[in-house]
Amino acid sequence: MKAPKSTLPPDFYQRVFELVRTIPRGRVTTYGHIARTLGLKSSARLVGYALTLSNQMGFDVPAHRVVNRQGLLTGKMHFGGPEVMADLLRAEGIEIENDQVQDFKRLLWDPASP
DNA sequence: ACGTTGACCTATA
DNA sequence: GTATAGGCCAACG
Repeated sequence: MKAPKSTLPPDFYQRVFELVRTIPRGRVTTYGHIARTLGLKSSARLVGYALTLSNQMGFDVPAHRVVNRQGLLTGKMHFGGPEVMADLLRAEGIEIENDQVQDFKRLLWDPASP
């Protein structure tokens, strides 16, 4: 059977964009969940890198809805401003305190479990 | 070509 | 519950 376990699919970036776009407004998810959904159980860093490219390229991807496992806005510095990410999340009704999502576990949204 | 960096995660103590 | 260490893979210098 086929199982050429490619380390990284060529459509990996596009895959991440599509999945992030499915995140509902007012909800957040983590890099690990996205990586697992795409099959990259270990390589959540690649997910972050993909989102970085999306921001640099100006893709319409709500990357501000993606945070790390702790619910911390680790990539706030890549949004062109340290307060941009927090402001975007606040605009969606999410409370941010010290670059950290409040009620993170409650707002957490699983891409494979809507 | 080699070494380092990076929007991370899981496991162990 | 927190703290530390290791792994993971791709892109950049």
